[in-house]
Amino acid sequence: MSSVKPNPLNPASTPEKAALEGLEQKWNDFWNENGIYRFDHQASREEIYSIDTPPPTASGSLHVGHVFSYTHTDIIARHRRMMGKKVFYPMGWDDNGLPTERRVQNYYGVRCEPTLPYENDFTPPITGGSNKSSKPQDQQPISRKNFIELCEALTEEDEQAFENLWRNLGLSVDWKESYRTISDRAQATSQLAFLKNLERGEAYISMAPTLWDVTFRTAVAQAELEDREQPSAYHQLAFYGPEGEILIDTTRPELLPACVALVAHPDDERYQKLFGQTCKTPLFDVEVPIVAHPLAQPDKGTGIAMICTFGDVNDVTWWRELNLPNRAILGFDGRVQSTPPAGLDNTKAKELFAELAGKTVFSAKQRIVELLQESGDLKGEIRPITHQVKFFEKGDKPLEIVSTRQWYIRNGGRDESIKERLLELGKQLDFHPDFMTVRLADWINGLNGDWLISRQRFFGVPIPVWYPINESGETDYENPIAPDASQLPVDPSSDCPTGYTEVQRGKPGGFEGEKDIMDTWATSSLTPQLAAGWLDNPELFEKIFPYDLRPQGQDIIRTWLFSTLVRSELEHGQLPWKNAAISGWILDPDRKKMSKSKGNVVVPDQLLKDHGSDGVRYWAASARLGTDTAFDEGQMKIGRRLALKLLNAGKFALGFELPNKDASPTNEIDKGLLATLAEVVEKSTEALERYDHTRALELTESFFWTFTDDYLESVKDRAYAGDDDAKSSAVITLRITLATLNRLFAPFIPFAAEEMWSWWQQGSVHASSWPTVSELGETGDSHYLEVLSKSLAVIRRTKSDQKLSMKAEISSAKLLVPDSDKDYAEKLISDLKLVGRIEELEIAEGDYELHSVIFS
RNA sequence: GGGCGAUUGGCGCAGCGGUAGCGCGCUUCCCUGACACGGAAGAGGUCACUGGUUCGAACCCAGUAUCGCCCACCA
Repeated sequence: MSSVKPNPLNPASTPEKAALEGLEQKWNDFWNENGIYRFDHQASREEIYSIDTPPPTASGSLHVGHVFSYTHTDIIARHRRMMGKKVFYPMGWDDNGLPTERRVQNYYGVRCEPTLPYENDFTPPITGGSNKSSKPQDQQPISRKNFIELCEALTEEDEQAFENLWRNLGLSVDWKESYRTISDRAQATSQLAFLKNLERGEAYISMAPTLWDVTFRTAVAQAELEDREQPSAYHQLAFYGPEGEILIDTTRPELLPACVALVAHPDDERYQKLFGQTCKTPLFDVEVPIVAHPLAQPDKGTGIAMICTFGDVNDVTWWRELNLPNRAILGFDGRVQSTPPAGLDNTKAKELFAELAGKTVFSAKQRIVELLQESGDLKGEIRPITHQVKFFEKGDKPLEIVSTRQWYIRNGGRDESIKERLLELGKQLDFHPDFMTVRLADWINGLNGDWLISRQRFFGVPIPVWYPINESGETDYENPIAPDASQLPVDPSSDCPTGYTEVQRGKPGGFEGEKDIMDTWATSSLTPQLAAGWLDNPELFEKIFPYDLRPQGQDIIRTWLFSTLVRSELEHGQLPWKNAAISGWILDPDRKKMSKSKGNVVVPDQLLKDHGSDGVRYWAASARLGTDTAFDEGQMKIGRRLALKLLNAGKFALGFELPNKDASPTNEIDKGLLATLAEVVEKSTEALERYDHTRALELTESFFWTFTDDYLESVKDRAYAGDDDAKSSAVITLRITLATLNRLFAPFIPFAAEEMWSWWQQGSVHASSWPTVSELGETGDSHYLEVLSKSLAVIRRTKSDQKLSMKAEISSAKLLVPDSDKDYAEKLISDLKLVGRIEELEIAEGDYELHSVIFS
């Protein structure tokens, strides 16, 4: 549909009664049937405005926060479209990864057991299980393939529900441009990007201590961590050095067998003599060095700490920088391993270790405390404390650190030149609001390692490599076998590398398939590439990329925004977008952030029903980008009222016949109104262009209320009873104003706007052109409107004070106005008399007041 | 410990150097020919605090407090 300008001369057909009910369904159908939001693939690069829409996690339900932020984006999309841009506004679904797995486990009462064979026609034990975590023992183990099939089925169902909600909200998304992060195409895209990283040396495999979630049994990345307050306790242990006991405080006595050294600050006078010496650990009698490192804090505990492999990230740093041995004791299940690590050589140590083997961290701690008490090496009382402990954001047990082989992508965490480049790109990106830019810079500056992308999970994009196995049966992880791009997507656990046959899997001289999948961010960091066809539509990609806009939440700057930036820089050497619009939080009425974990989430379907989509959109639209906003149904009611008021004002304004077809605004008030409107058009256009949608709405709205309260009232009598010239000027002005307001409101309340448009215009308001100052024609002096408003206010106050109806007749009165407004008032006198129902009106100088009033 | 943001009438917010604004709520009035899911009028604020800059500060600067978020620390 081409862009059309409204014609104020069109005949209007207004309904008996304006109503908001049913508009969502009616206009959604219309938009859908007429492809109003279809992206024009013939568009040239210059014409396109492109949006890298956030793909919602398709597991569970959308909440009001989604409605909030997606509305902000939609307002911009609608405005740009009306500005004549061909808007590329896709929708994606992030449906791979842990949230989906967990939802499937609970929903169907199953869990993935990769060793099991595939079952045809599998029926899950339950359907529609609760969202509360079910226990593993209540879950039926099923094959990986069956599990993935359930993941796919459920996400498809969820996505349909989401799409319905989005349509209902009035998002002007082109649904033909949607993508799923688990689709074959997305997998192939993700794998290709990975292989290119691998080729260029940006992806690498490495054996290293890794933060590990024992529940999910997977490694997790720095970006997925969060701190939680946990109860813990200091235990004071005695080590035995050359000059007697050395006391250390630890919260993790169970890691004593993993102790590899004691450490103190190099400047700490208390321990100077000990540096370079050794001491023996309690119970296990293992000899460990006493070393110095600046990371040790003299004021923590006794100032000297035990280094274990690995109790926390400091241990990892010490272990790496001081070249200490690895004496790791925890397995992937978070339990103490069955065999003691190298270094626990003496018989006593081995016996003790055997007692701990197989225990969880919790019970190992209990046992070792008992043993320490018995031996007298536990000094003083155990002192309970609470402290912050690192958790996987989706996990519920503290993270452990275990040594594993993982895949990484370089992200500047260990590479200054990449870091500098990313910081530079971050500066070039226009953030809205701009202070958000520091969050990205802080995150980049705080990186302490590369991006760990491998996950030991099931529902996700497989890492597309195999490893050769040599003749003696050893796997060569350093020289992975990559598939050809044409083979993608591949699943190395079932597909076979070129040049090998399936029987060679796991055999000497054969190959082994990588079992890990990629982190969900490794795929969603490619949304610009996914949506615009980097893989299979280079012509389109060339036109879309880099995008105009990335809208997103502030909480995922460190993940989604950053990782997209990394992939774009590595692959294309440039920013993936020009602008980033960052939405704030929704706070509940107690000013707490709304989130699923807090259980204070409001489900949007009911809100849309109660307040109408326009009402809910209005609430969202009145919040600025980047600002936390209280959840406020009152605002939604106001939005609904505004939408209805617009319809009624339209119905009224369109109800007047236009006497002369070639009429133009001649009356001073009419021309003054258009002058004010011109200012509104100019300022709100400018506001929308700099992503300040609240300002645009505010300007339009306040003009609209003046328009209805003062202008419409004043014009009534002229339009009803005036002569043809007066009437023509009034009616044509009404129509010009209405056509402009109709479009100014369209991005905010698209349903009411479309409804009103349909009464007198062709096509869709959302495909019409954004109003301009020039189309308003000759305008006058806006001050007339101000004088009119002020004069009406004092006339109304006089009647209100007398507790009279506004219809009350006044036989004579004197209107006092300041000298500067006197000439204006003189010219408005006949209108003031009509609206105020005043027979004799005299203008005199003074502060605004109605004087010498004689009621009829 | 570092950083970012917020602090304006009962509530939600705007204003960011020149006489305190909007909406909700509240009070009073009006069933006026678009709208009673309406309209009119009114009451209500020493703009968190303390200094400073300026002829002049809600607005600029410095500091303090409270709240929120991010990061660091987690022996």
